[in-house]
Amino acid sequence: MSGLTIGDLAKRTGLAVSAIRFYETHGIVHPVRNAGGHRRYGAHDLRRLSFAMIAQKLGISLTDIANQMIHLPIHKAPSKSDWSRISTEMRTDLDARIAQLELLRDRLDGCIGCGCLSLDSCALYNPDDIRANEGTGPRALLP
Amino acid sequence: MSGLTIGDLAKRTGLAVSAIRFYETHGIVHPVRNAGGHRRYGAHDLRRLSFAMIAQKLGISLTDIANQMIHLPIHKAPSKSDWSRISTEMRTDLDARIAQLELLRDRLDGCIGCGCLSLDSCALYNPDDIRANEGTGPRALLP
DNA sequence: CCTTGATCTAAAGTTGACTTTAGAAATTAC
DNA sequence: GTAATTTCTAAAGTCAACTTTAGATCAAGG
Repeated sequence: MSGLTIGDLAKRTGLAVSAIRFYETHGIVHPVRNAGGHRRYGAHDLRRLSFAMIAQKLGISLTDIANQMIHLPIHKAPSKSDWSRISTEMRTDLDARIAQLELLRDRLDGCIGCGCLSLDSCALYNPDDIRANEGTGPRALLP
Repeated sequence: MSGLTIGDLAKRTGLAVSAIRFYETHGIVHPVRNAGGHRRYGAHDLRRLSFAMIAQKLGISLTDIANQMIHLPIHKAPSKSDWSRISTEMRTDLDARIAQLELLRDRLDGCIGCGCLSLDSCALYNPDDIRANEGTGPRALLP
C-alpha cells in the first residue's frame, strides 16, 4: 500500500539493491517492514540516499556521511542547512586537493625530461607536501 | 660482502620491510639470495623502487607499474626513456583529473546555497562526466 | 660463544565500499 | 492457482596495497 520497495529505490537512484541494504547497516536509510517482512521506504529515504550519493561524489566517506546523519531525525531528510554546512566544508577540501594536483603537475613538467628517478633529488618525490592519491581507500575529509 | 639487505633498502627508501617483500611478489624487485637464504639487493633494485614510488605518487597502480617493468631486464633499472614515456602519459591524466575536480568545484559553488539534493536536477550529481573519487580503489591510469 | 636483532616463510588480517551466494519466503503476473 | 520475480538473511568474497602474526633461522656485536 504505502512506500517504495527496495527495487523501486534502486531504479530511482541507480544504486544496486545490495548497496541500499548495505547503506541501511550504516544508518543512511531506515525502512519500515511490511507484513511479509519486506522493506518499505519513504520519500525521506530517497532524499537521504541522494544526499549520500552526492556527498560521496565530493569524496566524503560513507562513515563520515553517516556521522553527519546521526544528528538528523531518522525519518527526516537532510535539510538545506545540513547541506550548506557540509558543502562549505567540502569546498575547502576540494580546493586543497586541486592545489596538490597542480603542484604535482608543475613538478612533473620539470621532471619529464629529467629521468633522474632519485629519491634524494627528485622534486616529484616529496613525502611532506604531496598528499594526492596516497593509495588505498579514501582519505578522511571531515574531521 | 655484496648487496644491500632488505633493512638497508627499507631505510634508504622509507618503505616498510614488508612492503618491499610485497613488491617482490609483484615483480618490482628481484633480489638474489645469500648463503643463508637472505635477500640481497643491488643498486638497480633501489632505482626500481624509486621509480615505483614516484609513479605511485602520480596515481599509477602497482599493477600498472609492474606491467611497465615487465618490459625491462630484471636486473636493470628503468631508463630515462622509460620514465619519459610514462611521465608523459601521466601528464595527460593529471590534467584530466584536475579538470574534473575543477568542474566539481564550480558546480559545488553554484550548489552551496541551493540544497535541492535532487538526483534529477542537481548539477553535482551527474554520473556521466564526474569521475573523480568514484569510490573504492584507485582508477586505472594507463590503458 | 652467546645474546640480541634482523630476516625468513606462509597465511591471515586490515580498510572501504560494496557484491555474491545460498536457500527460503513473499509478491506479482498471468 | 501456479509460475516467475523479488525480497529476505547471514556470511563470505572482492580489490588494492600492504601489515601482522607466528615460529624458525641467520647474522652481528661484545
